Amino acid sequence: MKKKISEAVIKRLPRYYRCLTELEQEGADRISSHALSVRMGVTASQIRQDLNCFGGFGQQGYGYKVHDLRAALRGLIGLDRTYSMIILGAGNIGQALANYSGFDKEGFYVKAMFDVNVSLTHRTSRNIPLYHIDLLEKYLESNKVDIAVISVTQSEAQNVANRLVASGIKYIWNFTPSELSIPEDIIIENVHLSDSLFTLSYRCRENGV
Amino acid sequence: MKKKISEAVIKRLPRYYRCLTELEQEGADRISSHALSVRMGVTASQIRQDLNCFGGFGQQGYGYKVHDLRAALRGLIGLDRTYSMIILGAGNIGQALANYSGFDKEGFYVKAMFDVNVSLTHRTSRNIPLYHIDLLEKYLESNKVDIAVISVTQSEAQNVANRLVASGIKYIWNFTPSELSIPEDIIIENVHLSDSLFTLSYRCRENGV
DNA sequence: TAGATTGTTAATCGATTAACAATC
DNA sequence: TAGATTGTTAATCGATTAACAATC
Repeated sequence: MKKKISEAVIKRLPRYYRCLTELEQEGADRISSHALSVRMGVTASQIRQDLNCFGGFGQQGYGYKVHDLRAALRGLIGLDRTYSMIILGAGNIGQALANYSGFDKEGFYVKAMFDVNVSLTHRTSRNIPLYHIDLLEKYLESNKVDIAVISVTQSEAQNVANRLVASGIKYIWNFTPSELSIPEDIIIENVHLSDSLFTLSYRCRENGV
Repeated sequence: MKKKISEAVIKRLPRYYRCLTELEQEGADRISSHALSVRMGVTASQIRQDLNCFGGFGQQGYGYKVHDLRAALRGLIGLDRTYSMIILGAGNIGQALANYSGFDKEGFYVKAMFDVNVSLTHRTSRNIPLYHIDLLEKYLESNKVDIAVISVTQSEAQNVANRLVASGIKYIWNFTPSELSIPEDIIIENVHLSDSLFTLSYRCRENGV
């Protein structure tokens, strides 16, 4: 009976993974929690606590094997498989995400895009088909989709979310400013860009700039 | 001598602001911390604690005036003025941010974009000029820029950041996966999209999907 | 073996929640 | 006035940090 992993720890895992990837590229064989803590600007204690939520990946007196720890993190984060995604809304953000090749490398594949306006087709590069949003339910009947990305306009967002949930989508990556209401068992990850930008303006005001 | 506002509180301000904006649009005059807590899924205690970091905006026995509280939050977040921004890197994300009109509405204006490849010009809509990145320093000499957005490729990111800092930029919105090293007095806000996506894959694995 | 570093328990710190007197 | 709800202090909870025995 393992205890629940806190949200704070989960949010840090990708960063550890990122750092370990860099270290491996640099050819490092081993790293101690202390050395990692200096590099990342966190405490060694926290790193050891975090990792030990999932198991003892290190060796006393030696530290952590970079390759092995990275591989373990990869598994923990769920990157040892592929994911199929669809993008709802082929506007600025939707197009940018579709054209970005970085997610492919980690196994996240954009299989299709949907929009109310299909005449945008010529902009969809990388052979990702763009369908009219009316075809969404039909598409989901015959295609397994792990993650749905919502990048429609704010006013359409809740409606699109409802349709996705009704069709059985369990994981949503939301780029609209809306606070979407969804059932408890659906996992949603919000990217509220304006919230992020506003923390910068807060700092400007704070510093009297 | 006011005590320091915690990071957690600051991160919640934009969300309060968003909610109050909705309430005002719905024509609400007043709201109690309890009603707001139900709507936002947080505790009334937390809302009152958070707001009271900045002042007593409510009235006992009555609650908060929606319009006044929203206006106060607007000021606190620093939205009662405008900001000039430049975007470094006219790739997918850079273009999407430049074309997105939502930030304008809150007073964040994209004044220029820079890239190593200027032949992308035809895609810059909304009359935002695209300059070669070699012209960055010259541009900054004669134009006041509040916030610089970094959306170049990962390998260029640190170099671009160094140049921005050298030219006096104090506020950076970073969209690259890099952990940029910058001086202490520079404020950086990171949007690590892959970290966000990875929390979804973590949940998939956790739930055995 | 001696030195280093983990895994883990205990101590500290900070953030959230509860409670309630003040007051509209 | 009575009821409602704030502002604020106190209590609780959880997360971070420190410490150290275990052990490579």
